[in-house]
Amino acid sequence: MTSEDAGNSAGKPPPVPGSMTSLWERPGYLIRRLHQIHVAIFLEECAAFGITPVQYAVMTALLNKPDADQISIAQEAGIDRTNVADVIARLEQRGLVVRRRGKTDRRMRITSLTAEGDRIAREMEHASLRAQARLMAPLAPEKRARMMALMAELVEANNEFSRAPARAPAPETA
Amino acid sequence: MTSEDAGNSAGKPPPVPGSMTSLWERPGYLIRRLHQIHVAIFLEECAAFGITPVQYAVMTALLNKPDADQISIAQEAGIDRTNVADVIARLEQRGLVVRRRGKTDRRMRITSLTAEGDRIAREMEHASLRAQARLMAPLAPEKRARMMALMAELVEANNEFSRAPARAPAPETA
DNA sequence: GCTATTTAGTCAGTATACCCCGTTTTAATC
DNA sequence: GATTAAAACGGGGTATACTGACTAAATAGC
Repeated sequence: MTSEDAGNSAGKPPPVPGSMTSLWERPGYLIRRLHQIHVAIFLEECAAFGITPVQYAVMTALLNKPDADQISIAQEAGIDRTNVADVIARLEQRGLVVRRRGKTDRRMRITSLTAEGDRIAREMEHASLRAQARLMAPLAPEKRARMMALMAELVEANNEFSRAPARAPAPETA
Repeated sequence: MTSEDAGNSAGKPPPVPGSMTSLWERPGYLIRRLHQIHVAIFLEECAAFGITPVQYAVMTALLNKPDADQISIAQEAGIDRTNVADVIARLEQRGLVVRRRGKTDRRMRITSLTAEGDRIAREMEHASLRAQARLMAPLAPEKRARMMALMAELVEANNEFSRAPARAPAPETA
């Protein structure tokens, strides 16, 4: 790194006095990084299946609620409506789900897992749990619990923002 | 929702016994949702500027470290090196940054904010802070602090995963 | 000085994630 | 029953994020 390249350009004032110039003090930055890290770990643990986190979320949603339309899947998995169509199209291309028109409501595209998709969704559970465990491993157990509680609280409170308002986590009876 | 459309398909076994079928118990899911929510809030608060969170991260990095090459920016902002090139190209197209070849190392693309980019980066600080505040508002102050600490700990510990290992948060001397 | 490796950057390709706008179909209203 | 509103979906467009393969320039080893 030479001085000419690293030199300050055109005498601009120094950064910004005492403000939040460090990205590490911004929650949004930390969340973005956590997301990157989680995706990387998940893809590594689930490399054998070639399934992404979002694809897995959709498949899990279909395990819980078979024969769902795309809007229901979007709500169940917390995914944007347009995005879910893309994800399902890719899953369909791989033969993991099938789509058909709703019989009574022909606007709907009813989606269900194929036998292969069902098998893979169930087999992936261990890998998924490993990924989650690796992600949280650096935290001591009670910190892990606090982190989960804080994230859930924040997601629930801000649920209506973002286009994928994921149905509320079921009235605490589960 | 008629019974024929919502019926279980081909007598598959029920969901999965007692396992982690609820997405709300998966850290990865909560992180993904938090990320969606943060982006939505940020874009709303900063709509007047038409700048995305990542673009703002790059501009902030350039405020802190003018005339940086793309790899340095990527590390500073925690962004992938291929992605940073795209982001900078878009910023350049809007006249907010300029790129030139490094004089001593002609592989480098030295980037710096234009006067306009510098102005916008500084003006956006308030909007950025509002976005961060809104995101964390649902949490009581001490919970907010705990959340930040936990996220920072997790990001730092898992830093080497993901392709954007963001330089360590500076040895606590700042 | 010359090869071997490393480094900075690019390009093509894939996958999320979202927007706006239009089409088809259903439901509501008069 | 015809018009209108609403719902489910599709297409086009943009932005992030990453993989893998590649070029070009700089450095290390000999």
